[in-house]
Amino acid sequence: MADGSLSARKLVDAALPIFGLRGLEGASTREIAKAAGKPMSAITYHFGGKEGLYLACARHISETLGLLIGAAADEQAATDRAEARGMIAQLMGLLVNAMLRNETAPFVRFIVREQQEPTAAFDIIYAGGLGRALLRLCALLGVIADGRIPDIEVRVRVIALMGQVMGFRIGRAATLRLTGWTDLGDMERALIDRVIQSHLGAILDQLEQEHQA
Amino acid sequence: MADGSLSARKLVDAALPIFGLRGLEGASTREIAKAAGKPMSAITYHFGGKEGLYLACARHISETLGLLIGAAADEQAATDRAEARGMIAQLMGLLVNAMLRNETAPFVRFIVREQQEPTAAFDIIYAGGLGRALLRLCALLGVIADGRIPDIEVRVRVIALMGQVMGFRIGRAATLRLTGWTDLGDMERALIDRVIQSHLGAILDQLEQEHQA
DNA sequence: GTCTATAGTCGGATAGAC
DNA sequence: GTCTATCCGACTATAGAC
Repeated sequence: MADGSLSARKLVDAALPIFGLRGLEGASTREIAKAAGKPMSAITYHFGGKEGLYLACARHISETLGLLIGAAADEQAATDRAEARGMIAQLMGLLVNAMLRNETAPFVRFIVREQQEPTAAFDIIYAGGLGRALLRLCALLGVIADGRIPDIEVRVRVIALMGQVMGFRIGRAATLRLTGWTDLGDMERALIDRVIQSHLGAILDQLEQEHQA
Repeated sequence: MADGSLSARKLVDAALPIFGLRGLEGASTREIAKAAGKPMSAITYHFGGKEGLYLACARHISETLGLLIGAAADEQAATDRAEARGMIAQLMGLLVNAMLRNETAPFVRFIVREQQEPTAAFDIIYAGGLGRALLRLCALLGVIADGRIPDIEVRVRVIALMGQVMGFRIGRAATLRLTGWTDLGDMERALIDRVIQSHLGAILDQLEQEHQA
């Protein structure tokens, strides 16, 4: 955020979920200010305007995501396929638990919305944790594929793997309707994690078998 | 839509992508009317107001989706696993080609946005093609699992499979950045389809092997 | 049926008190 | 630094001409 004051902090916390739901244009500074318990003019003072607050939210997401997955993403490169497998499984489990909790729903919504019409905010988020996590997955999957499939296909496979996770958050309403659940709680997330890990295992098995053939 | 007139049709066509990007509240009737080449009051006349137009868009999506995947979703139940596999592969291929074309991007955006804060529009869309396609996939996967895994897990697996496809549309900006592509054209979609089918094959193989064990 | 004109509300930004 | 008061533009809806 523009400065470290408590007011600025409160405004970002209040603005993020509202921007996530309504977007930059759809969100109103009045609503945000009211949710933060601050006067509207505080937005102008701290961030120069609505757009400045929006970018501050993107920086906040970027930093939080960086902390969350940064540690796992910055580990040493895998030296063999077994090690790579373990690291991918760990990273995917981390993503399931990070992305599917209710607390991070505003983050995901903000990011998803940004992707439809990317602005400078997307660069900020991608440069933070998001891009690093994707590249890390690509590197690990590359070790398992071991040159057997082209690099571009490795990247496409990584996006498909990520999509499996994000589908539960993005398609939340359809998920609840199809499963009969009322929320994505610990129990539900545990089942999702098992399924994702199972799918991951199947996909990696196939990749390795092709490798040996 | 409220009536079949050309004006009403033009308004729905113009409104759908705008609603998809900005949402019901964020979209302005002025912008929609201008895009349709109609005066703003035409919205009131044909649909009673902005909300009526929004619901008309949902009905249009529901009908179009119903036509697109209805035929494949309404086929006879599979009698054995091999037949079920073929049907799942066909349905997934259909979804990739239907959901990842640029022409259907506004539909997907509208649906994704609806899921964040579902309104009556989501019921309309789900009752159309979306819910039927999901249930069809569940039924087919159920034939392959053959009671080996609980029904709820079958449903979770179906959502994960769908997520793989939708990830490319929802995470479009990240997809383009990671792959270096500039658009999701025929070539790109073909690679995505290959990857999705490969993943699908790996997952189904595993399910069948577990079945035999 | 289709349009123009207008009423009433709410938006973001800002000036200035404290 | 934080707030109140206010400006002006954009919004939805509607009345009424044709």
